[in-house]
Formats: sequence, structure tokens, C-alpha cells
Amino acid sequence: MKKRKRQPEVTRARILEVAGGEFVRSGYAASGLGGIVERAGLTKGALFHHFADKRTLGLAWVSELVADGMRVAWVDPMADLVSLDGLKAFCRARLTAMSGLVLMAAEMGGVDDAMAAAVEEVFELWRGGFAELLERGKEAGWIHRSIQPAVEAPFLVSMFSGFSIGMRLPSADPTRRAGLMALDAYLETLRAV
Amino acid sequence: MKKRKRQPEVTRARILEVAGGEFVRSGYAASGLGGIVERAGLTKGALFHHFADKRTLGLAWVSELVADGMRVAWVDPMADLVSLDGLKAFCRARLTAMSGLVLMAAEMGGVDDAMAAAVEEVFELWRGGFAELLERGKEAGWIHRSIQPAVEAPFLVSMFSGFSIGMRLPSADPTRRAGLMALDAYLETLRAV
DNA sequence: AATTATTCCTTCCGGTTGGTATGCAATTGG
DNA sequence: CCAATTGCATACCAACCGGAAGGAATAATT
Repeated sequence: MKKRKRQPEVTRARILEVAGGEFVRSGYAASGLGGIVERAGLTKGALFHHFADKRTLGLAWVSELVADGMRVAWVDPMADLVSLDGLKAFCRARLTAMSGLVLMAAEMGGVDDAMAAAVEEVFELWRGGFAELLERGKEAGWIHRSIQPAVEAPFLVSMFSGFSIGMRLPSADPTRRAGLMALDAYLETLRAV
Repeated sequence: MKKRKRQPEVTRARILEVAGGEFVRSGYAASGLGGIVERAGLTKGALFHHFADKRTLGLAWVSELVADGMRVAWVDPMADLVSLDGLKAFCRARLTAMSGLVLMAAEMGGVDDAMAAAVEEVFELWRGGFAELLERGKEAGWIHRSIQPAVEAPFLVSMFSGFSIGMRLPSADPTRRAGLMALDAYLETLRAV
């Protein structure tokens, strides 16, 4: 059982992971490639072998890791939700799970079109997940018939984006808790009568 | 009537304004001081005369211009709202008015404590404005009695933060419009019966 | 075994960044 | 009217940035 000494995809994944960590912590622009490769225990040579430039690295992170994270943290688990109370608990638990994506969205808005498009795709995944869930909930009878999934989904995504931002700030705990209460109250409006 | 050649506070205000524009467009980290003074038609000498360093500049922008903008764009006009329909129209019109603040919040979250605190203060202004408005609406009878202003306000602020992020992305128009429809529907739940 | 291609590292570079040192004109105070 | 201070510009710098070039090690192919 010999250990491979060159494992390209492992190295690539490692770079992506460390870079993503930096992006989430400090933002894209504030993250230096030097710091990234240092944390990864590599050098710039390795980085530039796997990624053409910083933009490509950021792009790969969004469309690979973040997109996967979206599926794993939101879209897939939603398939298991079978009640409004389940949805409420789920939302509460996942509140900040996408703060990296939201940060990227804020930063890339008017700066880099390709990046903004990649971010938008992940948001579309998110919205799609919610829409599908709501549709299922209507059929199963625990979401009110008057709810239009395609209308409510973008609203939900905006909301969770906003919460993700808020969680990055040093808000007082009562304020945070109040937000969660109101979130619950809103989700309650989706309930079938 | 001689024109003054040195107008310190005008210069200072100009720097703040231009810097803020850059921060909003590209983010704080991605905004270079060189570009800022160039756009302002000044030099670094002027900038560093008025501000100790980049952090101080950013801090001053948030706690002066952004805070004032919050009052002018949200808090003050809220005093004139006397109906839920008025509130709905107002919210629609102001959707993106604070995208700069939100961006700053996202970027500064875990990076700079002082900056995050300054941003948090502006968010607190925002929440306070909503809370006061809802309180007044309850007394005036166009907000439902069951609404707790201190609970709903943080939720509203999170929502609008999220919408501000979304507006920076190249989302399809139907998606945007759907979000607005759902926003209206949510605001409707605040109405007195 | 020899050759070739891939993977990763070392080293370096030009440009840009935030920031400083200094000089001098405009203003202000006495 | 003169000295002191303020307001801003010029010139400059060290550090860091993203990125290029090319060499060494490993894997694949023959």
C-alpha cells in the first residue's frame, strides 16, 4: 500500500478548499494568493498549474464547491421534508450555511460578469430547490394552495441571503432571536389551512 | 465675493463621496486609494491629510455618509407613511438604496471589528426606524395588533439586505418581479384585519 | 529502459498598493 | 504685517500583489 506522491486532484481540491476558506473569511479581493498557497502548504507554482489565474480559481470555487455545498446543505435535504414544522426547523439550522456565496454575490455584482453569472447559477439552484419543495408541499397538503412556488422561492432566497449577512455582524442576541421569531411567523403563513 | 482656494471640509466631503462610490461599486478591499484620489481630482497628500489611513476613511464613510443616507432614505421618510399601501410602495422604491451598506457588512463581518461595529450601528438605525414605524402603524390602526415591532423589524432589515444583494446579480427579470410580488404578499400579512 | 508528459516547486519580476517625507502656498491669529 | 498653522501637492518607498519562467521530480507510454 504505497502512498502516491503526486495526487493532482487532491492538490487541486486542497487549493480550492483553502482558497474558499479565505474567500469566506476575508472576501475575494482581500484574499491573497500567497496566503492561500501558504495555508495549503504549497507554492504558487502548484496553484498556477491547476488554475490559470485568480479569477479562474474563484470561478472554480463558486461553480464547484459552492454549488455542491448548495446541493448538500439545501437542495438535497429538502427532499426529506414532509411538514411545515420540519421546514421551519431545517431553515433555522441552515441559516448561515451560505454566507460565503452571499458574500461573493455582494462583491462580484458589478465587477466581474462571469463570476456574477456563476454566483447567479448557484442562487438559481437555491431558488429551484425551494420552488420544488413548495410544489411538493402543496401536493402533499401541508403548504397552502394559494402559494405560488415560483413567486415565493425568490423571496425565500433573498431572505436567507439577508440573514446570512446579518449573521456576520456583531448584532445583539435579542435582535438575532427576534429575527428568527419573525422568520418562523412568516413561514407559518405558508401553512395549509 | 472672493472664492476660497482651500476649503477643507469640502475637500474632505468630496473624498468621502468618491471613496464611497468606489466602495459601493467594487467593494472596500478592491478599491484603491490611488483610484479614489484620481477620481476626486486630488492627490494622496490631500487624502492622508484628512484621514489617517484606509480604515479610517472607510470608517468615516460608514458612520457619516452611510448613516446619514440611512436616515434620509429610510428613517426620516417613514415618518410620512400613514398606510400599509404607502409602506408597500415605499419599500418597493427603496429596495436597493442600501446596497453599499450591505456590501460593507458582508465584507467586514469577520475582518475588522471596529468597522463591523460601525456597520452594525447603521443596521440598528434601520431596525429602529422600522420598529418605530410599526409601532405608529399599530396605534394608527393600519398595522395588525398582533405584530411585535421589535420582532418584525430585524426580519424586515434582513429581507431588504437580501434583496439588495440579489439586485447586484444578473437575475432574470421574472425572478426579480416574483420576489417583489412575494414581498408585497408578506407586507400584506402586517395589515390590520 | 528510454522517452515523453504531467505535476509541482523555486525563483523571480513588473506593477500596484497603502503609506511617508517633505516642500510650499493659503489661511489664520496676533 | 508677520509668524504660525493648516491644506494640499510632489516625490518617493517598502511590501505585496498576481503572474511568468523554467527546472526537478514523478508518472505514463513506448
